Amino acid sequence: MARRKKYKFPKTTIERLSYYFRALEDLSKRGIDTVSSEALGGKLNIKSSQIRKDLSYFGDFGKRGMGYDVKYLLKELKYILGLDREWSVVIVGAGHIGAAMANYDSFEKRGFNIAAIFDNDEKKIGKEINGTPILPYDNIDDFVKQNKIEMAIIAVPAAAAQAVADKLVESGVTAILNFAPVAVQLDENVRCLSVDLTTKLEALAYYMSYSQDKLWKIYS
Amino acid sequence: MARRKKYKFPKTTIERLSYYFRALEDLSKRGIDTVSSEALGGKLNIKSSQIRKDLSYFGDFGKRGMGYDVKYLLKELKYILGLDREWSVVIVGAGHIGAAMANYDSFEKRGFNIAAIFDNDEKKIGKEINGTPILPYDNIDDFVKQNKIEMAIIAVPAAAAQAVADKLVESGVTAILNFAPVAVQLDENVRCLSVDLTTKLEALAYYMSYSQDKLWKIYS
DNA sequence: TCACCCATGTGAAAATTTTAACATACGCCG
DNA sequence: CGGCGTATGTTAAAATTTTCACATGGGTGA
Repeated sequence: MARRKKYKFPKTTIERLSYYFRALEDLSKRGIDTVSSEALGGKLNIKSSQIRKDLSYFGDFGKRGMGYDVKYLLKELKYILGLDREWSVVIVGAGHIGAAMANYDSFEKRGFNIAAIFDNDEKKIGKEINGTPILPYDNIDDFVKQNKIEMAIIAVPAAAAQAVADKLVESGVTAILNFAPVAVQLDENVRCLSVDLTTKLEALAYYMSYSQDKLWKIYS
Repeated sequence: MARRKKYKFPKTTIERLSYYFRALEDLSKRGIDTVSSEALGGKLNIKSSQIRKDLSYFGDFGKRGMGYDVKYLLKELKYILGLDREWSVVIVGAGHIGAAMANYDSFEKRGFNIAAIFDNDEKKIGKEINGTPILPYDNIDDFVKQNKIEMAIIAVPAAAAQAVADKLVESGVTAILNFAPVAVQLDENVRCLSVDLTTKLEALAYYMSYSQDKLWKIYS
């Protein structure tokens, strides 16, 4: 019953599913068995109708009059999001961001296994971060192939990002999380999402200066 | 002439303005004086019509038949985004992410001044990261008030994030960049953007497992 | 000066996404 | 066992955002 549904839905839904998942984990941890879309929405600042709609794209997971069974919905979301398996990931770039990612424990908890970190700094190669070895950048191709790595995190300077991405894709990686502040051009069967740190701060700067003296606010 | 326009525009426009800004900086650095929406779009994987529309919300910046003057558009975008001034920022949490942010040089380059880092770990207090001192968390209120800090970066565990946010807002901070994997509830005159690291990886996991055996893909 | 080329700015259409509203179904209680 | 309260799943409307198509105007060269 549960699953099987229309398969066209907003891109933003995926992101929200991830939020739901996390909130449900929290509820589960606190021993809460059942939650309504209203309650979940309150926790996440998301309208209850939005939650119901998002879930409805994938199946009927709730019970009318009752709400959603937390554990059951968790299980379903885990499957939907593809978190019911382990993913092998490499990090390219052992700088501050790469190191932070290697130390980010939530990744392991979710099944994202950081297999290795690559860098071309002689001083870093051979060391490890949070138990993960730093290997020479030149070995990346072999390593990715041998270990069937599918996902990669790019944490190198903007100027190097495109070359790194190309190399990764050539080696077989099909999903990339990019921290370099540049738009990487890739084949369309490779998934790439970017985390843009300055952009977010700049958006905040916009919002903060917005209410003050911007002309286009005045002349509508 | 340039500025003064309708003031309602998509939220996503702000983010793109930020991308335009960065791409233009790059062009400028390479000595390119003029760029068309078509060329800029090619660099960023954004449709030219989208770029023209985005810019048109704020003014007429281009010359028909010619394109946009890179330096001029940079200057205008700088103003629009609120980057024509310095912003004082504090970081809360001197863990790996907080440290990475303190070391992220692009912030300074854009006028985001990291004034201090706060933590309650005795072993970290008194040290500094990338020249920025780590101060006791308890001093945060005074510091924010005395230094008229407006922006903050939260890089603490999820469980602590809400309390930290409340304290920051109480002290006078009105914009927050949140790295904690939790939805922070705030007064609506405080701007808060979240950078969600696991969510992005999870979205990738979804896309990767998507093409395989998901039921709702089959039964449309 | 005029004709032609080119790329902007824009108004209208299309596509996407969110919100609202409600009929439907579940469980409980009497 | 039937009525009632409740929260889902869904349909339709509203809102937002993107894309298209083209008239408009600046520059160049003859």
